[in-house]
Amino acid sequence: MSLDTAYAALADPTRRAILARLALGEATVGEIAEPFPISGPAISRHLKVLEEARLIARTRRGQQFVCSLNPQGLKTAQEWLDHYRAFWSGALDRLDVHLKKTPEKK
Amino acid sequence: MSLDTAYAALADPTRRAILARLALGEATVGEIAEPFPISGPAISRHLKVLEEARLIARTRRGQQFVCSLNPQGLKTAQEWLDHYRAFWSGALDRLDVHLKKTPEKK
DNA sequence: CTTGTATTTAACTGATAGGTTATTTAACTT
DNA sequence: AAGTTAAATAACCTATCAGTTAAATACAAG
Repeated sequence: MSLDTAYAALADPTRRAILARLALGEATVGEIAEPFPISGPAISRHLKVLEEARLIARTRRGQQFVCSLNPQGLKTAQEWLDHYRAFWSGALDRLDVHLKKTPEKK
Repeated sequence: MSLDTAYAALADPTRRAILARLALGEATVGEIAEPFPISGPAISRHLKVLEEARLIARTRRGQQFVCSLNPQGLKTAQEWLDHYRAFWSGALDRLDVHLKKTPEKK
């Protein structure tokens, strides 16, 4: 559940798309795989990466596996960035003020 | 400034440590490199990764390069996760309620 | 203009990531 | 029990990553 694995997991667009799908509700591996042009095993490994990062959870339901978002990992990932939120939001505000103060030079 | 590069940049602990250092204020490449047990070129490439992810900015000052946090990339990285904040904070609340409702079975 | 210093770039190396196809596992169906 | 289906695992390939040392660049100072 380290930040390393969480951010590494988020770095891949396929995995972010999977998370976006799961935000709409849980889904089986097959349902998740359907829209992607890559092989089943590739999806399966993406899911494993997401699971190890604690971003999703997988449970067996009969023959299929059902995946759902795991709030835990998402929270962990965001908290590190949150630590800097004050800094950068403040910095953007200051930048904004500065830009409004500074007359445009055409 | 893609999310891919931003999260990939955040996935490395050395780079997160560099960001933490820069949150305290701008610093030269030499100052940033000092606490790390790795070579100068290795630091230089980490800085390049952070710069390409728009997480920091580098400007030359005489012979040295001064680095500072770039709020832009940090904001971009957090906004994607923010999109899910409602979901996962809600889910954690529900989990919390559930755990409080459910009597412990010893 | 030579020397020193800060930093980047180049070239190389071993490890990891993301993809493939082939095989295995486990549950359902008949 | 035999066959089908859902998904995981194995083995393999290529590209990218994080590190190294050596060389190049660019400014500063004698």
